[in-house]
Amino acid sequence: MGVSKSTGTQSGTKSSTQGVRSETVRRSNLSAILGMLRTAASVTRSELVEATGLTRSAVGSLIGELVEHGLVTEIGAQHDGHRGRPSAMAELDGAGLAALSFEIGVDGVAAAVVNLRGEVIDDARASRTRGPVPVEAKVDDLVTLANLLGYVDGAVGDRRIVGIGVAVAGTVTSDGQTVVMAPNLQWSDVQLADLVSARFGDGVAVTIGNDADVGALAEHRFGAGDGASDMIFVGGEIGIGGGIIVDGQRVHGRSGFAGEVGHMPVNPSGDVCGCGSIGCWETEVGERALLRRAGLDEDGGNAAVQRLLLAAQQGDAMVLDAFAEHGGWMAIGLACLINVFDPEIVVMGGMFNDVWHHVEDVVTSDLARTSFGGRARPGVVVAGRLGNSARLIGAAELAFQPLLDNPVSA
Amino acid sequence: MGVSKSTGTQSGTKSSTQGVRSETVRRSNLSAILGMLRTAASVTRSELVEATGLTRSAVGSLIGELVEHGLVTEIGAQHDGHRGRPSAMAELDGAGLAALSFEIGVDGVAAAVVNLRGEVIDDARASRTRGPVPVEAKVDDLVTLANLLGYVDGAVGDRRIVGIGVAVAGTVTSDGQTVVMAPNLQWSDVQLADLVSARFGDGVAVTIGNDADVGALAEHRFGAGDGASDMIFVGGEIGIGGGIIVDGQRVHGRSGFAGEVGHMPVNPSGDVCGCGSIGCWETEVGERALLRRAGLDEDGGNAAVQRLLLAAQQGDAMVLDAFAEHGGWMAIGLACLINVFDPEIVVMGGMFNDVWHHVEDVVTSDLARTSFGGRARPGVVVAGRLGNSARLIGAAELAFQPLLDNPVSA
DNA sequence: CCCCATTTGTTGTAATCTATTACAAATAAA
DNA sequence: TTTATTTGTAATAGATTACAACAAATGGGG
Repeated sequence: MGVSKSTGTQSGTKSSTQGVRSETVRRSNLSAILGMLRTAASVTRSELVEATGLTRSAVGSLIGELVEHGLVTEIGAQHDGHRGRPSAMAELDGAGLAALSFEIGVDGVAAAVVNLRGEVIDDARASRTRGPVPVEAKVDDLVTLANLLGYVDGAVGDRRIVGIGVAVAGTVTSDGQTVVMAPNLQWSDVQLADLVSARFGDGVAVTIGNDADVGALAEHRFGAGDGASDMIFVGGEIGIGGGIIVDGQRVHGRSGFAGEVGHMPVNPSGDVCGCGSIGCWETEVGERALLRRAGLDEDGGNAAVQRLLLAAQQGDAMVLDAFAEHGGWMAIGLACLINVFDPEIVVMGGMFNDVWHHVEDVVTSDLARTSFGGRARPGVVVAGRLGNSARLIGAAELAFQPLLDNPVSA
Repeated sequence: MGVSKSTGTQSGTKSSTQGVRSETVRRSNLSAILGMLRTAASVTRSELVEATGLTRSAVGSLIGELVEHGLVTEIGAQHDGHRGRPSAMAELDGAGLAALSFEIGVDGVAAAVVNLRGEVIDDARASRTRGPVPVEAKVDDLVTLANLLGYVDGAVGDRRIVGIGVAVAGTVTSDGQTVVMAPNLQWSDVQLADLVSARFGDGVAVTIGNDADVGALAEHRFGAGDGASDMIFVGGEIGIGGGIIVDGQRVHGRSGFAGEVGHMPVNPSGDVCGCGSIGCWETEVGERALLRRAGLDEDGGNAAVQRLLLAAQQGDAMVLDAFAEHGGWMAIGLACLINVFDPEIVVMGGMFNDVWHHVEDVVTSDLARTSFGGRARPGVVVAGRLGNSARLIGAAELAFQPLLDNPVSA
């Protein structure tokens, strides 16, 4: 084949002023292979050779190193009827590893043990009456849940916990250490990573993420977003948040605050929003707006929304009307996002995950009219596949990230 | 120092399934050094060593190769009073190179010869009465302008033309070959790259870009966006377009259509837009809206806008009122973009470049109220620095891109 | 004016990583 | 059973950067 083959395509390296060395090459290739093994159930070596553009020997060496570190196992080849020696299958191992993930919301907290495949091995939830809760109390709750899940000394059962990820309904600095503002919890400038770290020991790294951002991460890697390179996730309950994936990477913004889609101004003659602006999308498509449209108490919370969903399923005309109006406003914000990003897919999570079924028709037909050049063909906006677990799975991904970037660090 | 130093920071390589080889390493490092030399006037070798994290010997070898290919010259060291042997200065050469760039707008066409530093060496413009023009006529205009600039057989004077870039007021596929839709020119699905290529010979690659996208590129690399990693450029005249830079890279979207900020819905009770939707930002902040607010003919074109600017400078109260109202609507769309992206900087180009002076106060004070958490502190939104040349410079960057990614390809 | 510490460029060698080549192993087809 | 094909492995080669030693250039101190 010779050099003329040269793997074509883009360089695979990002333009930057940082130099690259041979260690970087190894790390990058290990990471690429591990990444492929994570999404597919099992991959043959020859598939890896083709996908990476590397040679058989290089792939062999890389897999050997991953096996050595207990991240990958090789299983017998499958004779698939093709000619020639069958290729050995490589599979993600990671049976001895897991991430511990937490979710801090206004209604309570949740915790899960998640494996490298993004599967929830065990989880636990604790509800509290909605409202602001001091940080210390929330962290106490986390510790309680972790104990419930059997977390002892950096491990759960025979799985070593490689890191702790926390999803919070608030803005988080891009270093994943500090909660800058969580309006519904009434937190501001909380060094959450340090507080959690203090309770779980120094051996385990703690990373925080905005709940919509981590939801996006989860749906992108294991859910409805699958292998899309450009994706938008819209989630939330009272407050509406968004997670944006461009070219396979989360968009952070200047300081980690990107994705505040709930505060896109969509209605100049709308209500005053908690943020001080007027007619934010959140005031039109948030939980309170939905309840108001259905003639219920705005503060009814998730329980009221569930009753509404039941009524809709039973064909209650007034409730269906409320959903239709709600869908109209949802479409307006979605048109904005779609026209600006031209995403491959928009995933509706959080409250919208439940509601989607009842608004899909309205939203889709509105978007056909309002998206530029009709780019929002049906199927661009979909409901999330991970439902309530999305945030926990995404938070676990935060914890796994260092391992994924540098699989054989130690 | 030993390995413990290990350059820290991010890997510099993007997560991808593509493998990396030693050629890739060399290319990436050459590209990094060339990139640094492009922005700074001149850089010492020791500065390059520090910035790249590479060793002196590696940097020496890389610069040597760039010098060999005529892209870089080394000039004598500057004794800056520091102790030790003064470091040699490296400077971008590229005296023998240039890009030929074109801009196709509704009002006419423009052409320029641009060097590797993003400096316009020579340019020419041709106006036509506003309106749709067949592609062939526009391409004829381009050839005329190129001749005027002295383009002969892949060169202008003693500069070899490494590529041709074209900015068009329309959506362009992400491969930079086809204009999908240009409403104001009434083009759709035009294989513009091929048409231009046919007139300029096969030796020179032709790349097309959306005018706002290339404007963003130019302001990001050589203008107001400088070294910002997250930037938004808003430009346009009749139609409003946007170019989005995230993490130093243009956001393309699924098929290259991202950045249609002119069609963000901002006013549910607004006018019907040409795109079929209602209350698009464009209907509130486009040229026609401005003229309407000032009580002029909506179709007055750029000439009318210039008269308006003059009247505003002379303190015409009615015109100033019109600008204030216009600024209010500008702020609404900007708040949307800022809340969603949290950019370091927003650059106002095209028509807004001229108008900015008269709306800045209104926009800034509105944004302080409507941007989430007051993140739009003064100075986030600025006027472009490259003015009318931004699109030509950006189009030239499209032409230079292959060279920048792979400096010593041949 | 000379010597020394400091910084930088250069050169030769070592280390790291992937490509190449040759060969063995495993399978289907003839 | 033989042959063609595909895959895995091991040894060697090639490319690139790191490392170490030394030379060159400069300022500071005596």
